[in-house]
Amino acid sequence: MTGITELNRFSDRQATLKGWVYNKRSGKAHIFIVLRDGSGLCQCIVGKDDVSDDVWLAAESLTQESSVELTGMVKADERSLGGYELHVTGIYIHQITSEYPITPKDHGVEFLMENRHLWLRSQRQWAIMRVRNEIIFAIHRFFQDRGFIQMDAPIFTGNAAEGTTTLFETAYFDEKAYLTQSGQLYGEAMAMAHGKIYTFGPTFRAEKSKTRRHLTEFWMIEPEMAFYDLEMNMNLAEQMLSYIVAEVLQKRKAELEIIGRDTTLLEQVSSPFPRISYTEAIDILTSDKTREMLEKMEGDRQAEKTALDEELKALNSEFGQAKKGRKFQIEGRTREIRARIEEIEEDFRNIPVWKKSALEKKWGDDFGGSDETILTMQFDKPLMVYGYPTAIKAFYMKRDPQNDEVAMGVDVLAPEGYGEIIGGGQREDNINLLLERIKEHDLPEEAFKWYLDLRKFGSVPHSGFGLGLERTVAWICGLKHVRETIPFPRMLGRLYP
RNA sequence: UCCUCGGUAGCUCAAUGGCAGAGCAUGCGGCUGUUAACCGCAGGGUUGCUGGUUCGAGUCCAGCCCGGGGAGCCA
Repeated sequence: MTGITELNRFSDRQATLKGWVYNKRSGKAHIFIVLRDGSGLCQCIVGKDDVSDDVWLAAESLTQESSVELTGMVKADERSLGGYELHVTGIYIHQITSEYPITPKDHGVEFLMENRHLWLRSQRQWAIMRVRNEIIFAIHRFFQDRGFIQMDAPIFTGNAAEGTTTLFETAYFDEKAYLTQSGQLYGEAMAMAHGKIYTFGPTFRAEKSKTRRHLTEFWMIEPEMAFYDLEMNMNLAEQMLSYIVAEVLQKRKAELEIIGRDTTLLEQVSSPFPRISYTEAIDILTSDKTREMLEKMEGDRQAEKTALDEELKALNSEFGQAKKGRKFQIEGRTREIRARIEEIEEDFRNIPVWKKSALEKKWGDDFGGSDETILTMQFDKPLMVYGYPTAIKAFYMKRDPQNDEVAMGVDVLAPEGYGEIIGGGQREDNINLLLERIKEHDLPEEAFKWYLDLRKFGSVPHSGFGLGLERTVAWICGLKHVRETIPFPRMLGRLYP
C-alpha cells in the first residue's frame, strides 16, 4: 500500500492506493477518478482500451465516497493535481456508496454541521485539521525545548472557583461537581513542583454565547512559571506565538493555500509585538483617530454596498441569456454578494454602537469584542494590552506595587478581528493579600485552602497565561468561525454529531 | 436573557396576495485527457408547526419550534 504523498518515489512503478472516491468524471474512452486516501488527493485514470471489461465496469460503477483499492502505474503528469497520476489496471471495491450527502457543490452551515462527521472528509476541513495538528505539535515542541513539563489539571472540580463564568454542573457520586473552566490554579501548584509546566486540555464554559468566537468546550494551553514576572511572561507569550506562526507557515503552506489564507500579515508576526497599557488602550479608543477610522469605515461600507448592488443588477440581467456554466458562476457570485451585503447591513447597525462603546470608554470599563477589534485594527501584529483595572480582573491577579488600582494582567489580541487569544498575568504571591481578595470576591476560603498553601510554603513570584487553541487556529487559518477549527464543535444548541 | 436576520425539492436558492420554479445532485442518453467537465431528457414538493385575515396565503397577522451572528461573558 502506497500513500498519495509518497507517489513521487513511485514514478513509473506499480502502486496500490487505498482510499475513497472524492470525485469522478466519466467519458467514452476514459474515466477519471479523484481518489482521497487521507494523506492527499490523486487523479486515477481508467482507459477503456487499457483494461479488461470487468475493470471498466467496476470503474463505471464507482460513486462519490465509495471505498476502493486502485492498482496501476504511477506516471508524472502536469495535467494532474499533485503532479502524479495513477494509470489504473486493477480495482478492488470495498463498498459502493450511494447518496453521499455532501456533494462537491455549495452547502449551508446548518446542513454541514448536521453532517460534521462526513464534512471532515472535505478538502478544506481536512486542511484545517492538519494546521490544527501542526499548531498543537508546535506548542509542545516550543515548551518541551525550553524545559517545560506538560502536566494535566483535573477536569472535575469541586467548586465554581472564579465565580464569574457559568459552569457545567455534574454529579460526582453524591457531591456536586463542575467541569473545569481553567487549569490555572492547579498549574500554579504544579509549577511550584517543577518550575515550568504547561497544561494542554479541554475546558468548559456554560455561557450562552452565540458568536463566531465561542465554543462551550474548547482546548486551552496554560503555561505556568515560577520566578517569572509580568515582563518575562509577556516575552514568553510573544515568542510562543511567533514560533507557532513560523512553524505553520513553513510546514503547512499547501494546507493554508487550500484554505485560501492570505499569509501576508502572518509573515509579519515576529517579535517584538506592540505592547500598550490598558490606560493607553483607553486613550486610543477615545481618540479622534478612532472616530475618524469608524466614520471612514461607514463610508467605505456604503461605497462597497453601492458597488455590490450594481454588480448584482448586472449579473441578474445577464443571467437570462447565459450558458449553463456561466449561470453557475453567476449564482455563486450572487450568493457571495448577498452574504457580504448582509454583513455590511449588520455593520451599519453595529458601527454606531461600536463608536459609542469606544468613544465613551472610561478608565475602569472592560473592553467588549468591538473595542478589541478597533484596537487591533490599528496594528498589524498581535497586540499586548497589560495593566487592567483590578475590579475587572480575577482575584488571583497580582496588583501593581506602584498603583493599587492596576492588576498585572495581560491579554494578547490577535490581528484581523480575531480577538483575545491569550489571557494571563502575574499571580498574587502574598498570602495575606490573597486572603483579602478571596474575602472581597466573596469566595469560599475553605475551597482555596490548598491554593493558599502555595503562598504558605515557599511562595515565589510566578506568572502564566492561557492560550485558546481554537481561536488561534481560526486566526492562523483565517476562518470566519471557530466551529471549523475543532473536529466536533460543542456550542449552544449543538451536541450532535 | 435581549436585539437582528432567516426556514420553499436531497443540496443551494428564486417566486407584486393570483398556475411553486431554476441550478446542482440522482436516473437515462450523448460527447470530451477530464479536472466544481460539458450537452439533452426524466423523476423529485404537507413552502418549519399551529391558528387567523382574505374569493384566494410561500407571501399579510399572532403564537410556537429550529437555525444564522451580535450584545452580555469570555479563550
